[in-house]
Amino acid sequence: MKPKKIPNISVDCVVFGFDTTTKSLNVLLINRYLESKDSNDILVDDYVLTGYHVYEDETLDESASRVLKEFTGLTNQYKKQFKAFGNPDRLTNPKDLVWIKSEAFNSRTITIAYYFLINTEDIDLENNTHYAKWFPLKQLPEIGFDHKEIIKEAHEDLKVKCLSEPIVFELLPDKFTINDVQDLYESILEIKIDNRNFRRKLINKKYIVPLNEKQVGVSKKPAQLYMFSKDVYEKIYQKNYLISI
Amino acid sequence: MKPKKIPNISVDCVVFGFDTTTKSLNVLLINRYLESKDSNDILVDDYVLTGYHVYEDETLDESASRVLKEFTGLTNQYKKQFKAFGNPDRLTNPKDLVWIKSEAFNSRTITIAYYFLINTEDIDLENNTHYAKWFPLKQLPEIGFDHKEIIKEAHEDLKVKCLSEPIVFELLPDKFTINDVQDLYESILEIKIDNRNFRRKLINKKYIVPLNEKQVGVSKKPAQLYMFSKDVYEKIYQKNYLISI
DNA sequence: ATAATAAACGTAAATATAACGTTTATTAAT
DNA sequence: ATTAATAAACGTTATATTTACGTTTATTAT
Repeated sequence: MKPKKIPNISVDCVVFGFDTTTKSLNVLLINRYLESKDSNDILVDDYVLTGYHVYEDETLDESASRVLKEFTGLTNQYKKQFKAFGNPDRLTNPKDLVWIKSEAFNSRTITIAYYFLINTEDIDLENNTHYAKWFPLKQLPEIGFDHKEIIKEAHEDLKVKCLSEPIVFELLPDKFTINDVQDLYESILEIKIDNRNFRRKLINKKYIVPLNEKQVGVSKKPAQLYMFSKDVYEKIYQKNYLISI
Repeated sequence: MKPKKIPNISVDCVVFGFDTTTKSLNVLLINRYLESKDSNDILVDDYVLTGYHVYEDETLDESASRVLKEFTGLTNQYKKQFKAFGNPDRLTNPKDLVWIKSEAFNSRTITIAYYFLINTEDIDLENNTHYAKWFPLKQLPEIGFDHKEIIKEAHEDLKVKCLSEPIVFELLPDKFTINDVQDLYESILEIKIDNRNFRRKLINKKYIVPLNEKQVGVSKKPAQLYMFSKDVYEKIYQKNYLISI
């Protein structure tokens, strides 16, 4: 038996990924496409976040995880519920109304927005039935609903959050270079960081563990590879507030 | 005409106040009381957050502000939407079911939780029709629904937020002493702070403005009064991230 | 006057940050 | 083989911030 949807409550997922080659912070979006019945008109052709209705018998967190799994196949990824969006006018522009009519859902929908941090290497978008694609946060396509606003607020929350917890490593492969981490911080925070100071600061963290391995196949001096130790981090930071009033 | 409720969506407000005399961080709660029809049994007698259904034609923010006004008379207070709560089992304990039946609302309700920071002196609970009362966060009474969890998460969010923005002044009178601010930080963060270091740090902030006034009616050396200048703060901190990766 | 008390001021070491310069290991071109 | 180019990695110093304390001052109650 199919689970029953709550008609006016959904979750939307801002799935962040990082491309270490292009140094680009990306968002996973799906194509929203609708033709008129006679196929002469494209009524809607834009991109939206992954999302779906919440089912009667699942928690909001479960709902978000279900959506992520449906669109990427991934489970147990870092997720954060960051805001609920539910203004009366959030789905009332003409394209959205056409779409809503085609999908038969209530126009006053509250959506609980989550963001996920995933390692881009973990997913394969080639065999993807949802036309999901990565887009650089800096060059988004035309976005439907109020999802541009949702992406923006997810980004703002991530900016703050990544300064107080080492969550950036969720966006990197298991083995990474110091410069990968710097590139990632620069992409998220939209700032330039001094490489020499950043490097020293990061290497001094107990939870940044050097491996007996260097980059291979690069055409310059190969960089040292490191891993993030969640174990060490959690041992150090049990209930340790870092206060700077 | 009465506005129409969305049946399964509500807002709940964690209203924080600070008592400078007892140095206690307080939460505003209302009594939930229900007798059996023959009045021989008290079915429910506990405390819950201020909250209500969201109306069809208002934003979530407006809904929260409306609830605050209804219960306290206050408008334009600092508010933050911090989390949505909507587990399927959140309103399924016996007392909650009795209450829900009496109020005829859906048991699978999603609530968008806000917290408000208010200056306790601004409200008068004597002429209050809702039996609203202040309770120290450290000595809460029996709490209904899942509101204990909501209060706990509001407090956690406040702990983090008050370290990055000068929101504590929303909880204080316009004129306050340095020690008031310290007491407040200590209450929120549940830590002890060195008075000499705290004092110097705070006084050095440009937005902490000394007044030509001292405490009156105290039985010790009267303390210097200060005010918080939002103007000065905003001029200094336009888009200035304080980065500490 | 004096004791008691909270407010207010002071100092010095340790740590962290910011702003730079220099050396090293590698590949690609000569 | 030598050399140029390049990114990785290491180093130095001045300044600012944090931490951990000790001391003085203004007031009220006795």
